[in-house]
Parts: sequence; C-alpha cells; structure tokens
Amino acid sequence: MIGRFLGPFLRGQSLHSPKRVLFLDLVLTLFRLNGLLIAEGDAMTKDLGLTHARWKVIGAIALSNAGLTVPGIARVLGQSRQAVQRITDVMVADGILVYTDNPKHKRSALVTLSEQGQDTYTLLREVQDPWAIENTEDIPIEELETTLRLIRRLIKKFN
Amino acid sequence: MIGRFLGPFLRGQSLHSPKRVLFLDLVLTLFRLNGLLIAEGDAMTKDLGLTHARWKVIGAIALSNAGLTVPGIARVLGQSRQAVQRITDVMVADGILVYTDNPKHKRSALVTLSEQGQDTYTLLREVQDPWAIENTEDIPIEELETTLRLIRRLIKKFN
DNA sequence: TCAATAATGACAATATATTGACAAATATAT
DNA sequence: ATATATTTGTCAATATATTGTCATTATTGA
Repeated sequence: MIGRFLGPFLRGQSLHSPKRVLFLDLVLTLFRLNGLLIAEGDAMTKDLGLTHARWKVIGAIALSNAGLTVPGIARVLGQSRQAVQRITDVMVADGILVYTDNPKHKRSALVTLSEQGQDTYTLLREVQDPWAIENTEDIPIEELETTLRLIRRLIKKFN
Repeated sequence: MIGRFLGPFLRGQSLHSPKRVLFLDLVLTLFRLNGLLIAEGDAMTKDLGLTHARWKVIGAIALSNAGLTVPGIARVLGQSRQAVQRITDVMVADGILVYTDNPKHKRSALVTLSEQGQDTYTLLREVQDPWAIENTEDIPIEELETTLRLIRRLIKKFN
C-alpha cells in the first residue's frame, strides 16, 4: 500500500535508504542547532541591548555587499517579510537603522545601519568574532566548506 | 583596540581567518534553511491538518527510541519547554498525543502517539519519505554524513 | 543520609512570527 | 506597448515562542 504509493518516487531506492534516514535526522538536528544558535547569540548580545530578531537583521545587512530591502532581509533570514518589517520599523525608531532611497525601487527602501547602528555592530563583532574563532578551532576548514556547500544546495532546492 | 581586546582569544588566528568568515556565513545560512525547511514541512502537511509546531513534535517523538518527556522534546527541538508544553497540551486535547506514566519521574509524563497520532504519522511518512529521497538524490552520502557530524559537534558545544 | 542544586509543571506577560488581504509598484512575456 | 504576473508596503488577526516566577520533584555531592 505504502509501497505502491511511493513507487513513482523511489527510482530504485528503498524506504530504508540510509540517505533518507540521514536526511530526516539532519533536518531535526538542524532545528535543534537553530535554537541553540539563537540562544548563543542572545547570551552573547545581552549587554548590547539586542534580541535575536535584532542581531539577525544587523548580521544580514552587514554580510550583504549590495544594499538590502526589507523583503531581501526576509529572504536571507528565511522569514516572512512582515516579521522583518516589524522589527526594522522598531529599529529605525530606535535609531539603529535608517531607510535610504533605493534607486531601483520607488517604494522599497534600502535598510542600512545608522552611525549608532555601526557602533552597535562594532560591539557585536567584538563578541561574535572570538566566539566564531573559538568554536571552529577544532574543526577542519574542509568540513566547514562541505557543510556550507550542502546547506546552500538545499536552500537552492527549496527556494 | 579591538586587537587588544581579542588578543586572549585569538591564539594566533587573525580576524580575517577564513574559518571565522565561513562560520558566520554558515550560521546565517542555517537560519535561512531553517525557515525554508519549516515552509517545506508546512506545505507538505497542509492536507494533514498539521502545523510546524505539531509535526516537529511528532517527528521528535517518532525518532526517539526511548520515550520523551515534554522537556526532552524541547531539548531535541532546541526550544523552550513551555512552548512544547503548550502544543502538546493542545495535541493531547485533540487526541493525537497521550501522556503516559513515566517510571522514572512522578510528575513528568512521557509523551506518546495515540492511535490517531500513529495514523497521522503514517500519513506524514507518506509525504515525507518521498520528499527526503527526492531531495538527497544528487547528494553524496559522504557529504550528508560530514554535515550531520559537524552539526552534532556544534550542538555539543552549545549544549 | 541529607543539604544543596537542578529539573519540571503551571501560570502570566511579552516578544516574535505567520497568514491573509488589498492596493501600489515592478517585472515579465508576448 | 501592453496585458499579466509578481513583488512590495501596510494593516489586522492569529499562532508560536521566550522569559520570568514559584512550588514541587529529582538529582547530586559531600
């Protein structure tokens, strides 16, 4: 019954395909790491007055070469644009972010760091950099590259 | 100034350590994949009346050998126990889950699938398995293993 | 053993995120 | 060019998650 249902999809692989189990395990494990990373970041930025909703936005902007719009940030973070809009509005009101003219779009502004925002980012880097270095000390660079490549590959599938 | 601050942590690595950049990039990319995976799961289970808060719990229970308590599920999912408690209470009320006696703890019950819950899990598997197989078709098993191992290693650091 | 520490259920307040809808701006295809 | 589809800002309703607190149960260490 199940076998007949799955038939067209299997292409010769069995339900007990080790890749299937590995992949589902990986997904669950990713959920867990996601939560732990958020907790790490929140602990790390507690003194900076940041929450994960905030340092995620700052991080996304900082890592982008070209400017980012609100929906652009949402795509980078895998969130709804409305959620990002909410937090960027608050951060603009708080003076951390600035909406700047977007030559490519009349309504959709580019979100950039204000001077205060850049100061905050500097402080963020001062805790984030040692954290990143510390936690990759014992991990071969090849493994980091393989992992990042795989994650990107999955993202491309789900986009 | 920054250099002096970071000094004790650097252990000979520079701020432009490729591993540092790789890692921070990986973290942001993981956030994105997390969101996309939730969207995938929600689309996949739309007809089953499940939400991501629900199928995550079902998945965590299904993948555990021994039984899981509410805080145990929360740890697996990287969430607060209160968030899991909320959704399991609802799912018990809906007849999908059952709280069963925990020989190891007087108050903290084991969360298990009811008969209806097992039926739901069967339906979940019928969409999840082909999805998992389909999305790993072109990915070498070695890369999946390397990635899972790295993710687990990071989880251990942040636990 | 038993005192100190940690884990758990329960409840409340708050923060964050999703979903749906609509009009305006943009991009695409023909 | 122009009709069609997609993207975007905005607003509202709802779902989900975190944080804090307290009493109770379990675990740990001396």
